Amino acid sequence: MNLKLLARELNLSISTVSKALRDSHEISSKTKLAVQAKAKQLNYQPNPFASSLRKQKSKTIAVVVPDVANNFFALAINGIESIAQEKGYNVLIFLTHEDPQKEIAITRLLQNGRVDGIMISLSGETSDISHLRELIEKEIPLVFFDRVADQIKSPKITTDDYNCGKKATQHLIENGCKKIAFLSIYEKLSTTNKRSSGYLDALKDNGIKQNSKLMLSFNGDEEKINDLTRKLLKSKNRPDGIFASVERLALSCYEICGELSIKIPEDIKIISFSNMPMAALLNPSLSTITQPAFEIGREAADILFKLVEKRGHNFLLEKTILKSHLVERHSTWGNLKPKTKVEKVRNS
Amino acid sequence: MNLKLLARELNLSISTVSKALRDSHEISSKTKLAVQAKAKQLNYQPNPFASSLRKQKSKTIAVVVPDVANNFFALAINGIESIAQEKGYNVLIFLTHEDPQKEIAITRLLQNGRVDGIMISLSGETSDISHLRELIEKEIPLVFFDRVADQIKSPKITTDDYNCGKKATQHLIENGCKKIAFLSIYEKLSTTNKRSSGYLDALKDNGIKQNSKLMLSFNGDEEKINDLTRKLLKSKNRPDGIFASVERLALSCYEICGELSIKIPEDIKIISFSNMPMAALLNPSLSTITQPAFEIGREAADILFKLVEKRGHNFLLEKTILKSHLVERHSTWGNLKPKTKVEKVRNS
DNA sequence: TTTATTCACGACATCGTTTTCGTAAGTTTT
DNA sequence: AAAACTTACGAAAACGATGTCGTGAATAAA
Repeated sequence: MNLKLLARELNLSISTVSKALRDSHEISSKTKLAVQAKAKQLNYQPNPFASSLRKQKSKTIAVVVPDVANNFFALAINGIESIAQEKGYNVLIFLTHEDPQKEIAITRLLQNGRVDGIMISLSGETSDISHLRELIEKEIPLVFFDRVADQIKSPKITTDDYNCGKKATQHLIENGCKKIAFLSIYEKLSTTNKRSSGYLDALKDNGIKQNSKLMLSFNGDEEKINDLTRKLLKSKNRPDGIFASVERLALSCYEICGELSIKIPEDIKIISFSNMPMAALLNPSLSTITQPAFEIGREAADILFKLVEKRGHNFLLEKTILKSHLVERHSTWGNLKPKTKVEKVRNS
Repeated sequence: MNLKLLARELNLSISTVSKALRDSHEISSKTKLAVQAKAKQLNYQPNPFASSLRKQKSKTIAVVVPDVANNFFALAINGIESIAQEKGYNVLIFLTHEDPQKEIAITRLLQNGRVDGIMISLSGETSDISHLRELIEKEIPLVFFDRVADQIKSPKITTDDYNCGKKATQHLIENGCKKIAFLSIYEKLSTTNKRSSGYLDALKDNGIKQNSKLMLSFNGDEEKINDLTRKLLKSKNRPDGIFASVERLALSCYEICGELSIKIPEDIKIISFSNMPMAALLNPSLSTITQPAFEIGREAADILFKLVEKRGHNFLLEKTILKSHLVERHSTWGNLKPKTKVEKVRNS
């Protein structure tokens, strides 16, 4: 009853007021000004539901991520939100907690038109993707970022995981590692696959034979991961280099190395994908591959809005690949190198 | 046109179908089953806007926070989302980026009924709070968490900042510190005030005179903060203990101490509020006061939903205070103590 | 059997906007 | 001055779901 009230107050019809507020050409500038002044005076706020219902647009997007207590996703959300705020869109957050069932429930729910578009980074356990197909069928704009489903035809924003996997492995090899373990959390993930491909190719390039016992996927809670890490680091066949696909695993290695008095980088070198700013302050500082998380979020949001606003349709289905960079720090220091140089950033 | 279609398909009226889906008592169980079956078959999803418009409820809450790339807020959001998901509510995220103007714009926007309730943690620079008063006047359920506005009558969920400030300071004193600096980012913040009160009272209790030169508020970007930290640590009057009100400042101290070859904890001891899991892995491991961020989020959400669902009104206006805990680690090791003991958790 | 009651359903107004379509004036064209 | 347009506004029909009434029929009470 708000436009109605405004209209009554102004002795105008509802439609006139509505048009005046939307700056329609069929309203004289006099009345426009009068209406807008009154609206401001009475602090009129259009009802978003009525508007959405009528226009079939929600001015809202959904962000579906596994977790928000994770620097990468947090930064990505920052990026997404910054674009959304510019465009006057709202952002709904949904967390899957790495659970495909929740992911399915969420995507089902989002078929009701509550949002104009969806940005998603898949849960670690998702393998069946029919729930995503449903979204495509319903023509709900969908953009993947980081953890994508290659089988689905939708824009995808990722980093150069393959290259980085290769570079990281190469980096370990150059610093003297012969037995390099690749640790991941979820094996099905697009990112894990690409990173491990890079890892394998780097090994091949250097004539190192791959050893399936060194490609490990650690599932479970912190305790479990620590146990598995402990097992690995206690084994006779202990690796001399570790390439962790996610930060959490690198931290576990640090912890267990401390526990077992294994020296980093002398006994074992560690490099990890990570977005935490304090990697440099760890003991020793951790070499990382750092993804441009904020930019990924911005880019993904940008493309989603183009889809939502229907500018072009097909040429947007491409993949966008942003570059991560490798930051060399002490955890991968070559045994023969001088210990003086500090941090070094290489674009991958 | 969806309920309409369903109704046509079933040869029933719209109202009957609507009631059947909502399990109304005035519909026979036969038709209820038929309707529900058909609805499932045709994958009927009620239009949330129509429903919200009619019922004047959005089934959505807003979370307004300064930042999401911050462990504390990220964990709190996790907590909030977990409750919201249980209750079938959606969560809209708004970031103020510590900017009061954005906070005002956001709260204005939220007066339009888009959400049923708001949870907010204030921006660091907010001092005028009339925008919050407006929300109260409009009777929009509002719950504060962590960074609260004491002048506003609304439920507030915080941690025991005063006690923790006292305990942290006491801890530094017990470990031999005589000149303790208190570092904060935003001086106006409720949390900063309470923590500094605790700090001051601990000094008084121990007969240490307060020195205004040791209570510093560092504003600005990373560079600026590092400069200010450098200035502090280079001064003749360098403190021998630092109590950082936020993690970022502790990290800056670590960095500058490394730069200036100041040894932690021998030359200077550091304790900080922090929620990062890797505080234990820093060099040296950082003593922290860790807030139960996830629980704060859950508790805040819980109270907000009680307000939204109008169970009680007044008895909910109380403050809820959750306990943080102090984790002693190497960065505050007393010079005389044996170096063997490991981590120790004290509930404050 | 008649009356009162419950049952199961449908018609319709409503939520607040948007938008199409009319339609009175006023304005320009011949 | 009649015809043809513009201008500036209003009436009304959506959008989709909810909920109040009203109403026939079936059942129960008299």
